[in-house]
Amino acid sequence: MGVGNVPSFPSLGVRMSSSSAPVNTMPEQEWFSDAVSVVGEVIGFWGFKENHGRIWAFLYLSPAPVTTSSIRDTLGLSKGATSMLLNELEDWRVILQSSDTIGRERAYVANPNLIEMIVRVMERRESDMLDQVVTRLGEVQETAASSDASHEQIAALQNMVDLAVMVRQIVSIGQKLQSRNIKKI
Amino acid sequence: MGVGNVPSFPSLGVRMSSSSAPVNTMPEQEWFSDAVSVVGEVIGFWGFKENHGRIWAFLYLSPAPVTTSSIRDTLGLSKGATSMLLNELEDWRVILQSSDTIGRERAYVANPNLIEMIVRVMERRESDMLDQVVTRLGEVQETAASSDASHEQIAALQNMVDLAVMVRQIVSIGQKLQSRNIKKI
DNA sequence: TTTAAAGTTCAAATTGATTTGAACTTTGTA
DNA sequence: TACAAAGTTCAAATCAATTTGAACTTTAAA
Repeated sequence: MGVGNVPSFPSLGVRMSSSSAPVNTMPEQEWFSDAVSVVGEVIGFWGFKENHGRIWAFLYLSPAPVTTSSIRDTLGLSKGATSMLLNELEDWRVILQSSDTIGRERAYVANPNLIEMIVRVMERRESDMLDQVVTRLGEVQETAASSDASHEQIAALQNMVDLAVMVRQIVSIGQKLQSRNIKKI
Repeated sequence: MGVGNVPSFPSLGVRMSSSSAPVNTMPEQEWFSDAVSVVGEVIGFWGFKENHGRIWAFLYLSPAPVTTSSIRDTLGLSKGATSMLLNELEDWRVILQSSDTIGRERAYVANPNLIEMIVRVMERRESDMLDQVVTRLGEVQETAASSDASHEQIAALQNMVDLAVMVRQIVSIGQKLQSRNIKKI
């Protein structure tokens, strides 16, 4: 555990209240805890898990790679949750494994390229779903055409399909812009 | 209830399985039920309630205004849920009250302008949240600056703020495009 | 190899979001 | 006004998403 070459931060497992904390013991760094919370909330709002956001923020604000156990302890997560959350984030390339693992324990860093990261995650998250919608609504439209559906209803179905196609295109425009190299925010 | 001047569809309260339904009683119209399900799923995926999507799809595919009780019966919702869901949708202007209410019962239609609708909902849903993020992370950054935070950490916080600002701008570009008049899909 | 710490898995528990329904308020008609 | 049907509210119930933790597998150092 305390192999100690990795920075250690106060535990954020229990969200600090803004109320009277002991003035001098483990003071400051509340900014850190706050940043982690804020990012967690936004990310949660955006349809990911709050803990995805908390882990990413923790890593993004950390000056050096952070070990799995440090993440677990700092954010107050269980072994199982930590394992799953880290794998998901890595799979999306939102975080990366650092080459300097200690012993057999892994260490992670945040993907520093925010935009690339967001574009890729969007692309992956939405594309499958939108493809599915297009396919399924297409099928529905066919059935409707050979049923008692009115002209207007067929057209309404077509509009839905068009909309899904359009949204998918918008998402993949992000993808294309990314693949050339629009730099930095 | 059955004031009957409003179209009636088979109940979608229980999702039809694709299995052997009686071949001739209340056949067809499965396309209708399917479309409602598909839209419900996407909308749910996008952070709204599945029933928001189901109601919208039902209205969008209906040839005439639909009464509250018809929505309730067709989609198998309770009185309370129907009231809340309809108010939310109307508040977002995703659906509109039809002028031809029957007695004191309301009737609704789907907002036919899909793009305008989506842009506005996005704008409303994201803007408050992004403003909040910008404000709160801004405060965090100040605290951090007067604490032991490193140069890099302050910069990382700045990047997060910049990102939120950028996303907000993207959302409001949609808004601006909308306010001129880009037509139809 | 062995071994022990790290990582994974998944059924059960927890936590969070949505829906229900009964009691309430509002509204249009008589 | 009085009434009845429509609409609202919200605590409790239900349903869904997430997390836990114990049993398991993998891994690398000895």
